[in-house]
Amino acid sequence: MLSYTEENYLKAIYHLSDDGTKEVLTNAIADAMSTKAASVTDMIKKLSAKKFISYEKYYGVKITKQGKAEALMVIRKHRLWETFLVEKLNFDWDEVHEIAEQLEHIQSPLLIQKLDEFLGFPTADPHGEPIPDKHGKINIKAQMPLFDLMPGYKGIIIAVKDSDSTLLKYLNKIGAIPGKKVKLINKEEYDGSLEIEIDDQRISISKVVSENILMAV
Amino acid sequence: MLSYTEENYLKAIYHLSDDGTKEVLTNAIADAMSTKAASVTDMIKKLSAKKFISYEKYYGVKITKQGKAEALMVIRKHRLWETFLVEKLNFDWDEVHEIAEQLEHIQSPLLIQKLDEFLGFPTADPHGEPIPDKHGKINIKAQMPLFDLMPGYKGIIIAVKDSDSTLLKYLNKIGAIPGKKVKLINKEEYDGSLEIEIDDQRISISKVVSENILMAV
DNA sequence: ATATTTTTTTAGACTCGTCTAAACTTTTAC
DNA sequence: GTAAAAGTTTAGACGAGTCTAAAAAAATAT
Repeated sequence: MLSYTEENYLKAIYHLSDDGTKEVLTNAIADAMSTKAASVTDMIKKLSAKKFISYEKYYGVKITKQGKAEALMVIRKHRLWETFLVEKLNFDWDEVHEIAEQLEHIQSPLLIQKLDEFLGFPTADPHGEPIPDKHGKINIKAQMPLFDLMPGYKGIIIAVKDSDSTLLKYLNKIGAIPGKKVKLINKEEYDGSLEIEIDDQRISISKVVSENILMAV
Repeated sequence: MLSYTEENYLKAIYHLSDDGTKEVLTNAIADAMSTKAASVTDMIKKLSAKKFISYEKYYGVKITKQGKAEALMVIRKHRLWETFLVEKLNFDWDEVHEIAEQLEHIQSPLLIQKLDEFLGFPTADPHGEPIPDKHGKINIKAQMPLFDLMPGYKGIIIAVKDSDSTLLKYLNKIGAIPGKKVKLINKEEYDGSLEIEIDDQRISISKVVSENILMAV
């Protein structure tokens, strides 16, 4: 049984490690957790003793299979609760994160099973992030053109289809680079152009451009 | 802002004090919280310094207006979540308490407001306990004849209308005494007799008897 | 290739909530 | 009305998670 804090560390390490493939450095964890490196070192020792991560002094940590499974369950709960808040309680997309941060720590496998069922077994949360299934299976590579997103939904840019440098330069100028979050505000019926939000700024892009931006969903 | 533990103490003190009317002794709190008297004394000092209770050494504690308001908010959250679990997630009556004990500590006034709305502003939880409204107003004296309960619902016996000793003797024999929890299993259409559950035993009572048992709802 | 900077770890301390053991106060019994 | 019992508080300690300051290791620069 993990504590609230241990779960948060594990989740942060999972996110920072690209699905557990890369090692994560102490300071990166400290930044993510808004804490100090010394505190991270202490927790690393604890999680390492419990076999949720493997740790070599001065060279960062790697999440174990067991640790990954725990992290994915927390992420599953977080995303199911976010879906509940938006779909059932009519929260706005941007209001749910803090509440889900609390709800994700509720301990009851039956509750999550019933919540999943109540929501109709969703595969993605309102942010477009995939929801791990009950076995911890997650569809990491899911992607779709920005053009196919529904108005009001958000995603993360993971790639650009056409590598024409004029397109890439343009995308760079408007800030539409991989890793960036984009929210689709509106789709213009006439020419298929999109109004999107990046870095809190609203801009308009053409249909052709939006078909070349691949989003994580 | 109260900690998880402080909220639990305050809730226990509220319940033990009969809506804040009586003082509560240290050992009673220790029993309710499954902890030791010494730990209770420590927490009492903390809550007293924060003005949630008033405290005189060796003579127990009394909850203040402020403490009562906090306790009622926790109770409100607990009962709304229990209602959600039973009504929306199809939990059984007896499975929800532990989960609601966790959910009641989620901090977000907006969440509770939206949950209340989603549930249709219920006034009682599935156990029949009244749900305090958003201002902390609670209908403590609400009562109804056992006969008017809905099948599947539970309540606490608070009084008996007719004081005919033969009725009281009968009620005593079957265990239907004030303070006892009763669950209505089924209502017989033909003669209005009820099948009820008391102390895990199912018994049948007549319509006349059930109209004389007043339940807290 | 050594000196400086950056990163990480250790050491010691603090808060929160808990405990045991001992001291103290109140109640009960005779 | 005093002695024993019961209940309560104090004192000191511990584990979890955090911190600051200092030491140690690794990376970087010249």
